[in-house]
Amino acid sequence: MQRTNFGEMACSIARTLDVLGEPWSPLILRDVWVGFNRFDQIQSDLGISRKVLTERLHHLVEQGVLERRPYDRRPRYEYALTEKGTELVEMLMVMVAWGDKWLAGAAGPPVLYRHHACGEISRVDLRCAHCGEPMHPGDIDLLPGPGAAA
Amino acid sequence: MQRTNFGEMACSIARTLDVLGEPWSPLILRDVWVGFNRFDQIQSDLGISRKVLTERLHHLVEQGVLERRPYDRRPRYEYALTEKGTELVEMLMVMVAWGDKWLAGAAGPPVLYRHHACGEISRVDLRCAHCGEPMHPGDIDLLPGPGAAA
DNA sequence: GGTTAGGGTTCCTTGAAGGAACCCCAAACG
DNA sequence: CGTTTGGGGTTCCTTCAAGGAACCCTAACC
Repeated sequence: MQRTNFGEMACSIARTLDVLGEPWSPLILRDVWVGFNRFDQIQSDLGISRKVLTERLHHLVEQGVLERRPYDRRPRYEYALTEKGTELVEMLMVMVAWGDKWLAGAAGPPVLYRHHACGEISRVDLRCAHCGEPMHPGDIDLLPGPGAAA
Repeated sequence: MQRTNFGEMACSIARTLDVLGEPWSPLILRDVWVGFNRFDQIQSDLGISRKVLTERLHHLVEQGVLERRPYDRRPRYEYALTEKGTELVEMLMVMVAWGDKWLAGAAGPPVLYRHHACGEISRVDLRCAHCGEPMHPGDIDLLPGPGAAA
């Protein structure tokens, strides 16, 4: 879709969108995360066109987010999250928290998260990796970093 | 772009993507967040086509993520984040953390976050909203919620 | 040796993205 | 008082990706 080259921008958001910048890719990632690893499973779960699914999977594999591996001596393949992909799932967890709050409506959230550590139904919250205190959009200053635009 | 109706899926990721499901919307959100509030500022900062920017802004306003308000007696308008939009910025902060780690390369991150509470350069980390312990993709079980598919 | 199933390709149509040009309105200028 | 300027868009055209249906290939299995 995008002819604009997001990956070249000096912006980690834009670069991430170059990996994952249309609606299907995050949903594919979610499917693989929850255990839909095979082409036909993902295709029928999402209702995505086979052509577009092929393209997206190739792209995600090229980007190192997914790994394609055989699971049979027949030519059968399944997709799995790499470490890079697994960490990207954190973004999905935040999307879920936001969607649950603002878009789920009266029906309530479609999926619940039970946290292993405490056993409770919960959701993610953003904290500072350094001091552990809450870290939300109003709690920070932005400074130019070493990779800022020339 | 998408003719598929993501907003109708019983999935908070898909619903969020219906609000924000192409590469420009998150970048527009970022621009407004960092203080580019006017049409021409955003357009020249991002290099987005004026037509597409108009469409995206309308959509984000309709979805309640941005607010359009006059700032002059002349017909001049600026865009601001609503509360709904500000909370969506949390997703961008997680995207930045991931992009900084996996895509910034040798040049380093383009932007740094200084946390008000501790004064340190830092990044977001995901914690359980209930118990405060780390909450990453492997730390949870998924259960069907009240809004699960019929 | 026909069938089945996974994992794709091919082809066509529709519709969004990109880009350039144009437009409208209200001050401010001379 | 006619003209310029600048913000905030629209219009039109071209190109390219998404959606969808049909088809293909390979390796078991019966």
